Amino acid sequence: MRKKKNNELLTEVELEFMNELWALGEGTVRDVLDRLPEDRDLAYTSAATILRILEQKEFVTSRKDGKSHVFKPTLGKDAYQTRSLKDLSMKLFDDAPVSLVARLVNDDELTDEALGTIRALVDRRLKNDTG
Amino acid sequence: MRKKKNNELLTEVELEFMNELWALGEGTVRDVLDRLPEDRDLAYTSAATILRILEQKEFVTSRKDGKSHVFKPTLGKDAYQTRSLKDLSMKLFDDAPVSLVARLVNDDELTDEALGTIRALVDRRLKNDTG
DNA sequence: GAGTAAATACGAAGTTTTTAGTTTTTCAAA
DNA sequence: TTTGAAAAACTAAAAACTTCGTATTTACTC
Repeated sequence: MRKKKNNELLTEVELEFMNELWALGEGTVRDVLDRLPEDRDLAYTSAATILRILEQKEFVTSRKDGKSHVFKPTLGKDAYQTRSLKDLSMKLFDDAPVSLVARLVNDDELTDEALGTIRALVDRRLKNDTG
Repeated sequence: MRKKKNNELLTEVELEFMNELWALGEGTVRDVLDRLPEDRDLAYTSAATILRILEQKEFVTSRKDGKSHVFKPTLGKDAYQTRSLKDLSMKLFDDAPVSLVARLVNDDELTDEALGTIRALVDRRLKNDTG
């Protein structure tokens, strides 16, 4: 074995599925499949495979419910968001989250309203820490 | 052909190499290889292959200099950072960059100093827009 | 020009990811 | 109790990624 691979992060398709499970709370293969866009033609068996892999990677657990399995995330979306941001920050922003935000704030497409919201978030957090 | 694949984003190893090229400005296979960590055992030919792929994907161009090729990014690191954030925001934050920042700001590991820096950035940008 | 050391081009092997077909199991209805 | 439909389990193959070996080319030296 060459190196232990990165099982902390989701692949593209895995993330696609987790997003549906996070929205659903929990669901069967069919439930997830039904939520995918119309033009996303994926065989039932493919969806089942992806959920099985997610279970192997321990991103979901499953329980038997009648005929089918019900899959449920073991990790909250917020926790995974934090994990992803940490990873991106490390790999592309020299491990400095601030420069990540800086890049975002400099993005021309960001509206003033969005900027205002961000400032409010920061202010609230700063107040809570010092007050 | 099943689907057009994503050539906008770098794979893990590709990003590893681009980071070195961004730091160097430009460089040969050997230059990049020399910058990788001690414990990163990679054959010269592997490095050459990765740079060749990066050239195919048009993330770098190369020019001949004496015996060797010198590779140079065609895309700035800042531009790629923006692109990555857009992608992450879309896939994991319901296309709402604000919620990405919110997640970051809520991260306990972020220092007050970092938060202050972020607020300053936002303020500056807001001032420039309205004034 | 021949020798040679370094670099490149090409491509193939090994893995992981993505997709889906086939077989088996399950459960309920006839 | 048999049967039929849906799901699960198993299997596998195509695509993408990572890695590197072999053969060739290049530029320099004698």
